[in-house]
Amino acid sequence: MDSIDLKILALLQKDATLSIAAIGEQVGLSQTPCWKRIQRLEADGVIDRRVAVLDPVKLGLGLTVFVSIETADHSKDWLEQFAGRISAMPEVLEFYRMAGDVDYMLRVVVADMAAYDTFYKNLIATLPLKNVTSRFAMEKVKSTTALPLPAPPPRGRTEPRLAVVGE
Amino acid sequence: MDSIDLKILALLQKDATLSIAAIGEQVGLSQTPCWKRIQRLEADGVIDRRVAVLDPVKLGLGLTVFVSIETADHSKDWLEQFAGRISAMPEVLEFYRMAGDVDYMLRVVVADMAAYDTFYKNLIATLPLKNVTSRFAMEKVKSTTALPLPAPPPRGRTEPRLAVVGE
DNA sequence: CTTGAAAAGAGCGGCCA
DNA sequence: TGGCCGCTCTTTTCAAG
Repeated sequence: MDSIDLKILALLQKDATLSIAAIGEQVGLSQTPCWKRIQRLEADGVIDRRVAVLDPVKLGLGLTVFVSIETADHSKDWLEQFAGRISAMPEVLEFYRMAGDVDYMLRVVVADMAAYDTFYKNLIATLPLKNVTSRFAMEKVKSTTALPLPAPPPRGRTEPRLAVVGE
Repeated sequence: MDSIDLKILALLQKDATLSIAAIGEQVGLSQTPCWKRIQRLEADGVIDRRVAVLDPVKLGLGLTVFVSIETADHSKDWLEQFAGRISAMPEVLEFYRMAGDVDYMLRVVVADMAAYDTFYKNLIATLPLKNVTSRFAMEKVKSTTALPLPAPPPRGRTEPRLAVVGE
């Protein structure tokens, strides 16, 4: 996992339609080694998958809601039930177990308030919850899938770089 | 935007490496019309882009933080400044203006607590903020980019379907 | 890692129904 | 619209330096 791999990843997480030739050119490699690196990154699971990102508004999914949940029961069984059922809901795009006062945090995408109401009723009917707080997004300012990869050195004297993973 | 388009979108938002032939087969179309539909969906911006989704943990980015912000100043100028500077931070993957008590909500991805501390200091140094609350994720239960598209009718008598966008 | 090249496959476009 | 049939480009693999 050197700086060339990071460059490749930075390119692919912005635009996965780039041809191997185009990527190779930008990272200073010919097709063959560039292709081998990408294969390795996929095999290692660093590249998890390639997806099409759709426009929610154009699909009538204009409402994003952040939901904070406090659970009543904290037994292992209960939590597994909970995790399974919430994960199964397609409106839930992200679902994290949290530290601190909030136990779980969801990011939910639905068409409108009416659809959220349906979702919400479904949510609280699934299992008893101590507290559920919904926060509604008015405007999406930024939304990206691109992770903050260490920037390539700004082309100058080679400075010592931080290790990235387990290199 | 009919149910075939929705099927195509459902497939592509799960796996953008599918060949047109494979997609066509699954939606019951041959390559050409299938390809034309995809072209139209891209031209219309329904398909926004295709990206590689990377594994944050494998890249040493193991900490996700939800940040709630209350702003002090609410003038238009100030908010534009704010939006611009926050958006520019690569650690900020999502950034929404909210309704209610919280003004803004961020989802931030960093390597660890030390990196978050650096980010946080940077955040509060950027502009004066009334209140900033950080909530730390302990476990990622679910994370997807796939939007909840209306499911295709479960193969039976053709029932009346709801309109999706402006069809 | 590079060049070169060839086979397989996918994207793309024309033309017909 | 959708379907058939090519043309072109990319991906993928291989050999040799």
